[in-house]
Amino acid sequence: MSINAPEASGIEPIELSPSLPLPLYLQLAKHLRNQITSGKLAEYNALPGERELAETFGVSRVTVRKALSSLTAEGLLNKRQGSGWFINNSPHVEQRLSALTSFTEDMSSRGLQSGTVWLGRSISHATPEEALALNLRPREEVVRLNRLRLADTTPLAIELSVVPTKFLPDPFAFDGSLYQHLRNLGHAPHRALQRLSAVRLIPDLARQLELPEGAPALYIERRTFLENGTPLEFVASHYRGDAYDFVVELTLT
Amino acid sequence: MSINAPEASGIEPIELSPSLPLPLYLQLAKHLRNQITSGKLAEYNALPGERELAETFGVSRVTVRKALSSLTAEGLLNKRQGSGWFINNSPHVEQRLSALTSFTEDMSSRGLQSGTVWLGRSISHATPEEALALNLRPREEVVRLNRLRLADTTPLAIELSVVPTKFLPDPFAFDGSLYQHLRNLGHAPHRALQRLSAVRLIPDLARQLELPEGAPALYIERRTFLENGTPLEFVASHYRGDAYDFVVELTLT
DNA sequence: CTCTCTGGTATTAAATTGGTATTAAAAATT
DNA sequence: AATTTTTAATACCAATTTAATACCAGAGAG
Repeated sequence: MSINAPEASGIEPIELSPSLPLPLYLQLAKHLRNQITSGKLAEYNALPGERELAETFGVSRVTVRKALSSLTAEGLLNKRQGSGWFINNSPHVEQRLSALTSFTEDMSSRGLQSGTVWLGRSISHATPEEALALNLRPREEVVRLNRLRLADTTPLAIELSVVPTKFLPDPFAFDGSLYQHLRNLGHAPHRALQRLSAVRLIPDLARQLELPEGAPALYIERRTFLENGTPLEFVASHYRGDAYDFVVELTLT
Repeated sequence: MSINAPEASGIEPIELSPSLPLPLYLQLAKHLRNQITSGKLAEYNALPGERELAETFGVSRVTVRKALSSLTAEGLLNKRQGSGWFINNSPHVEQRLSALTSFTEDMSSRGLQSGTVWLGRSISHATPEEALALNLRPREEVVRLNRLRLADTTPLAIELSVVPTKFLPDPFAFDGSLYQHLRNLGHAPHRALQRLSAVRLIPDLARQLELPEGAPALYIERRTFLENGTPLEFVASHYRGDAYDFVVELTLT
């Protein structure tokens, strides 16, 4: 099931004149080339149908096809029978979001030695909150992974990952990167929504992070999804306040 | 209350027209996308069943499924057989990520009244730190804008923006959105790099935010750039930790 | 277990898409 | 002037998309 968009034209009509020295199909090709390369049609990357184009420009379908064919030869367009004409080289700026990386991958990219101390790994039933976040049936089984994260030797974060057992059957079956392990099992993380806020550390966590009670911390909740949109992992992390996170934002052009 | 109980619809019905150039399932997808991203259908909630949706919009179930499938591909929804369709995204995801928005624009898109209390606007020489962040010559002139940000009537953040006078000659020449004003002057912000961390509020800021001393806050440093990469603005903000969630979307490349 | 919710899928018909053959008028070539 | 090529129209063919109906399968309540 493909999604193409026979969107409401968006093509600017002009008057083509048969009396000009330039043949109609070339006049039309020129006009369409302008519209395409100027990016006015970039929104919908599909063109209106040949019949509709013929109508709006007051020429026959063959003329339209000839114009479109010459643009195809230039590499601007491609077509599919039964489907339509599509713009090839949309100068469409790819919207780059932050990359989804695991802690392990993240630290090594910053040249830090990542250390992990296991605080617990177990299988149990999902709490109502987890079931909601992971879209599970009530009391469905999940793996809980509780880890203390180190940068070199400094405690950096406490992380509690929750993954349904249907994606991660055995919490002891891996030792390094959770994401790498999930990828190996055919459940590659594809996208995540992350929510950050600032909190005061409760005594228990403060002790584990070797910080004074009530110290500020970055609280990060993350839901990770498979490519088909199914929730794969729910993570709640407390980072020490002087750790930081980068975010890039871009405007659309 | 069962987690899977479909919420009392809450879907606003519209009339879908087969005569429009856009196929029915895309018309429906568009409408549902609006409802979700505008926050009228909140994160974690279930959608009405496919049959019910088909009924309310007067189309077949297959059409509904096609619309829902395309939204799933966008990452907005996920489903579970025998259970239903669930909403992944929180409403402001779209705002925060795909667009570089100012506080003013951000708040109004969420239906909140954004208030601003001016704490100071002045022209002075850049500090060494600012000169570094903005890539200025030492002692080049900058505008300093210090604002208290309100959501409705609650203090939400303290913001200190620094902009070189070559981009913003007069700190008093605008009153609403700084970004809108800069765009009008031909200096459209195009990209931003943010750094977030958690801090304890110093007494001065705590008082202004009407919070107890030492309360946790999100400290956000932002550098905004023009399209050609020139630094345009440096902002240091303190958001109250209990009132503001930052949402970030991450994807694999 | 059964009954009734939920989503999943196969089959079908109609509409829409591009593809092609035929034809004729106009323009360029000989 | 005769011939060929280019241009442009009409009519019909084939692939695809759209959207409906009918039936299958998992989940949950009793």
